Amino acid sequence: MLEIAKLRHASEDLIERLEKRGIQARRLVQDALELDRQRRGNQAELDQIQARANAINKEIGQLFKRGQREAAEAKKEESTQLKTRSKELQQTQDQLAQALQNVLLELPNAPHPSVPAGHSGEDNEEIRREGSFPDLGADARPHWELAQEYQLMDFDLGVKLAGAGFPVYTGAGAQLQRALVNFFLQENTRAGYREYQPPLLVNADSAYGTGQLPDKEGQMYHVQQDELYAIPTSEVPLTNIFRDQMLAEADLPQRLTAYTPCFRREAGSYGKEVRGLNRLHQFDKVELVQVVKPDESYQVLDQMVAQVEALLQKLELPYRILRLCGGDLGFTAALTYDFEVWSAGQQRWLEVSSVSNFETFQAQRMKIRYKTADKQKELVHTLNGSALALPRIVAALLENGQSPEGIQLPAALHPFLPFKTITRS
RNA sequence: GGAGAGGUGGCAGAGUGGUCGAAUGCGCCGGUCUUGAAAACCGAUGUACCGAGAGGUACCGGGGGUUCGAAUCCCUCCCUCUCCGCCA
Repeated sequence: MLEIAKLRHASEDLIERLEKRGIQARRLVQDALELDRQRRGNQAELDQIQARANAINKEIGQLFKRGQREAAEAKKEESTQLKTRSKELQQTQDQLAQALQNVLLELPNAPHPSVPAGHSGEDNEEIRREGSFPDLGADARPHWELAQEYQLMDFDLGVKLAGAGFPVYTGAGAQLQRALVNFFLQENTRAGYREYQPPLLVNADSAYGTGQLPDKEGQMYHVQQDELYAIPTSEVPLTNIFRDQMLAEADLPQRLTAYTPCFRREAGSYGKEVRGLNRLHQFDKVELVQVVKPDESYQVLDQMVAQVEALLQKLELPYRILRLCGGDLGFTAALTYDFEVWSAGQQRWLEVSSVSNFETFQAQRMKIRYKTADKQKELVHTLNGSALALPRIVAALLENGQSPEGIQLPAALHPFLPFKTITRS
């Protein structure tokens, strides 16, 4: 959520940045400013009425104390009238505040100046591309065929137990998953991130805090009986750890990493795009979250990009980094880099990580602030990124590593596995 | 799931319906003293909004009610703790 105080001052600049998303930013911002103006006017009137009422009530109290009953009774009339008026004003105030809140909730984060304008993935800017495509010839196979041949996962069994999108990993497939989780966590903790194991179900406040609610309600599994939501990413519990907190400057930066399963309903998805591991209802992910001082956040974003990049290099996967255009940028992000790996069996790029700076957008919703050296209270900046999401990494490892002798795994994973190559048992 | 207790400022903990935004202690901040520190003493110290400022308003878990007036009385919801039951 953007701050109304910032809208008042820097509205032209903000409107320009917001328009990169292709939305009617000018109208929304003007609506917000108009509602804010009304709200403040109404508040001033309400405050005056209440000040008057408070004074009268105090007088009545004094009069009763001195035993001047009639004089006190006489004052009650005006107090009652003031109360009626203040109730009306209060109602108006609530309506105005709610209306303003609704407009503010509709406003996405203002894109960073470097974000290219654009409507779709076509307009994303490729920052760089590293690694070489494996030359597997025409008979390279997709991971779902390899998974079956090597008995690494069972999609039909998942359907039996839960439904489509809930694969069962078996044997070397399960071991590979566990190895990847350990590898990622080891790399991340070595880089200075503290490991967490957060709840996998969160309350509505947490879902609002990171922006899953109210607009993306349908994306989450909702346990209605207990009013809890299954996390779509550990970003939700990890960032909400700091909700309603006043941090000391010395507490920053906060660097967290966590492995969790992630749950997404993905309603309406179907077809080749979701074949195999490409899109699941439940998947594993290791996440990075940072809470930092505002003037450091873009430097930190670069560090996080470098961290994710290092993981992909150690896994020896060809990848590219994209800067998302305004149209592709998530609602809450100011700048996002997507990482995609080349999957040789499917001959396509697969998104495996998304690293974003949210600036104060989440902090404003969650009231995460810190005290500066000169004792000012400032909103922090929050960032997060996947490091990494497992399924598509597994897909790429299987497809790119396939050979007549089995599936060759990168050296970085060898310490975490009892084998270096996946073979037909 | 059953029974009970409780939610007040950074923490602990008072609070008779009016002078309570709230005692007291601790902590934090500033100062005196000291070579330095501790101790002691003095002073300041909640949050948000409006206002150029003086100042004003709201907030004692959330919501509603009674009253001229509610931290205090009533209703309701939420949460935490203790005991019992069940259980990895």
